Amino acid sequence: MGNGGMTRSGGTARSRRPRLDDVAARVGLSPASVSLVLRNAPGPSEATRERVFRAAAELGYRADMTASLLARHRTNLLGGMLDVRNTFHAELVDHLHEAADSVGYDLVLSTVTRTRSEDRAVETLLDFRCEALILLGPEAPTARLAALDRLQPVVIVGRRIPAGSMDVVRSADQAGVGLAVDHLVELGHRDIAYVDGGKGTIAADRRRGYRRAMRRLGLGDRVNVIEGDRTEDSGIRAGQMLLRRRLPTAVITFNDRCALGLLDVLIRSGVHVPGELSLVGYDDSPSAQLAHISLTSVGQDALKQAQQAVAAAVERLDHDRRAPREVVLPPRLVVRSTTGPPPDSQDRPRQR
Amino acid sequence: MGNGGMTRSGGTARSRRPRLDDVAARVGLSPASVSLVLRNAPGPSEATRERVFRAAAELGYRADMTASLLARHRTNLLGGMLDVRNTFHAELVDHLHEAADSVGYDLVLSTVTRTRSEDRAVETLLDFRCEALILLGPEAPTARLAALDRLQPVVIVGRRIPAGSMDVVRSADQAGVGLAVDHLVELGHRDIAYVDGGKGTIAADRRRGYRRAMRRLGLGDRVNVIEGDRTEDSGIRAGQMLLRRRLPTAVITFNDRCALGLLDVLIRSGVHVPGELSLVGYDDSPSAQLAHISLTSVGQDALKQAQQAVAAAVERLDHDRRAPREVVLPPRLVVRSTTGPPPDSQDRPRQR
DNA sequence: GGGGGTCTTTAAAGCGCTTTAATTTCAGGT
DNA sequence: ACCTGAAATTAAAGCGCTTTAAAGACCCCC
Repeated sequence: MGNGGMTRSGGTARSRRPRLDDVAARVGLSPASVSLVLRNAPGPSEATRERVFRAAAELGYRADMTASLLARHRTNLLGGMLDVRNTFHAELVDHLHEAADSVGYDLVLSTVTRTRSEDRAVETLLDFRCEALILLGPEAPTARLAALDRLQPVVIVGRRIPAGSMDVVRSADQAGVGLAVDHLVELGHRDIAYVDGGKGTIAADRRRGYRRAMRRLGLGDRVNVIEGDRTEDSGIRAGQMLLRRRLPTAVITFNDRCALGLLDVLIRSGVHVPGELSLVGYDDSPSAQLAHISLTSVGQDALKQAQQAVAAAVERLDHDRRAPREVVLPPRLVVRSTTGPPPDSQDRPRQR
Repeated sequence: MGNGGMTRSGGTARSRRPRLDDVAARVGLSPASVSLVLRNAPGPSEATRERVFRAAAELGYRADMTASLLARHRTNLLGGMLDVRNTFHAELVDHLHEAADSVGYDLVLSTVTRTRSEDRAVETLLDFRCEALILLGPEAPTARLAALDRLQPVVIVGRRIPAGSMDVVRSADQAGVGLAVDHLVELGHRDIAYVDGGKGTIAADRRRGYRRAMRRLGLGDRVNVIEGDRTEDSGIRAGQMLLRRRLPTAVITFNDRCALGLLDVLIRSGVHVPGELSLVGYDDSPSAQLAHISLTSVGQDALKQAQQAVAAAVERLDHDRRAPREVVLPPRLVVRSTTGPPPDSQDRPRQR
């Protein structure tokens, strides 16, 4: 403890980081051998391995990654672009790390923020010589993404991309909203509104899912899309609007955040959920799962998405797959306490 | 567009990444000159600069960061450790990027997750040869952090660290809760409970802030600390508990998440806020700011914390500062709609 | 027309590691 | 003893960039 002795001018004396040579010198071997041992490459004898590992541990040696990366042809690095404020991305990242780990890749992260564009985030990843990029919900135009894919493998997560131009992993959003509609109709609802998620591919998909499902179930004339975006505020606005006019018996929202905003308005106005109105969110986010909120929601399987994304990248890198592939995962409806039969009214289920 | 011509066995032909030499060859200069130009180093003439920049742009050249980092002594890289699921960290990261940018540093991120320990996250950062580490809310024991600091400058953000062992940027949590208590007492409350945040330095600070403020205001005998943690669930549990027993006139919670859980329980139980009970959160998170929630909360200035953290790192790296420094930022109380005078009762303010 | 200066440009030596071909070592067979 | 081949080790050539000392170009002036 403490830094005994003299310190050089400026800055506390920090011990020079040990290098490969230092380890080699300590065990009396060549740097080459040490390198082989530390990377578990075949060659060195068991006895040698032992000695090297001990010496490395004693010195606290860690390979200088920049040097390794430079010397190695491969970097074994995957680059992940995300929005650090998106909770679903957070979940994905968690699983991405695991998935990458398990196939011997490292994952380096780069986030989009208010002031940091997707381009900038991607540049950073390229700078680190990532071998493949996993982009979570990118908003760049397809052409731009395609151009990037020409440089190196790109996996798009969570967003639909026009047919076969690159690897995509996403959940079937359209079908997901369909599940929600089905569920509500089964409960007897007919007057089902949808709070929209604004522009964007994902929002478009979910909106279409709602419209199609309604039509499929013969409720085409009841379609009711309420303007909104991806925030709680839009749920709040939608709620206030609905209260001013006339409540439907059920509402599906673009995502959980929106649903939570809406739910808040309803509860404060004394509307009983699900007694007077049923509500379905989308994302099955942690807040939806809270015991007291217990929001019925459509869940995307973050774990599987992450695994598939990493698998896609690895296939391109290590298994010569060339044809782009789209993985569409089935969403699942998680029924909790915000959905139930509609209140008695002319909207009760018709006897068939 | 499209990849005309033959492709090599396995994998679409991707053009080799251009190197410094390629740019040099194109302009008929030495790699050395090109390097100087691209880094805005003094030397090359204006005419040369122009030519080099054009050539580089035409080739789409980007320096290979691993090679640069290796060759350069400095990396100009700051490492940031965060928890990608923490929304406050997200905010900080946003500002950290900006702050780092403005002083010519890059920021590389490494996150803690369920399965990825702090140690692992830090290792990644060290691997990239970050010159200084900015750790957001680390939970490692002080000794470990100190050991790390001996290797290279470490800035701790948001957590108190025993006197003068390394750089710390945090907000005055104790004072922050004090502000909340003051505010409530000024409104006339005397029966003020506090929902705790569990173990951890931050939680301890806030708890102590509550206790001290209560004592300072002569309310030592009213101190009421309710067990809890940092989640919405703990707020929910606290709420249910309070409802079963007896409501205080005001509650302060460890953080906004906890407050939100509590608020939800109250509203559902028909308790009017702030009519029957005032509520103060901590963090001034985006959800607290939602129009409809409008939670009174104690805010930490993410921007300033980020700026100070980067400044601290840069001072150590570039300005030879050696003495560790603690920056304690004053929190501010943001009064919104969840606080008001207490309901009429024996708890109304005493006339002094 | 040669001596000094100022600008520009470049050769060459790394940065710390990986990798491959070549060398050394050693056991076993004759 | 000598040869052979397998196993273990190492020398040396990079990876793509930075950096510094030294060379080259150029101008001005006596």
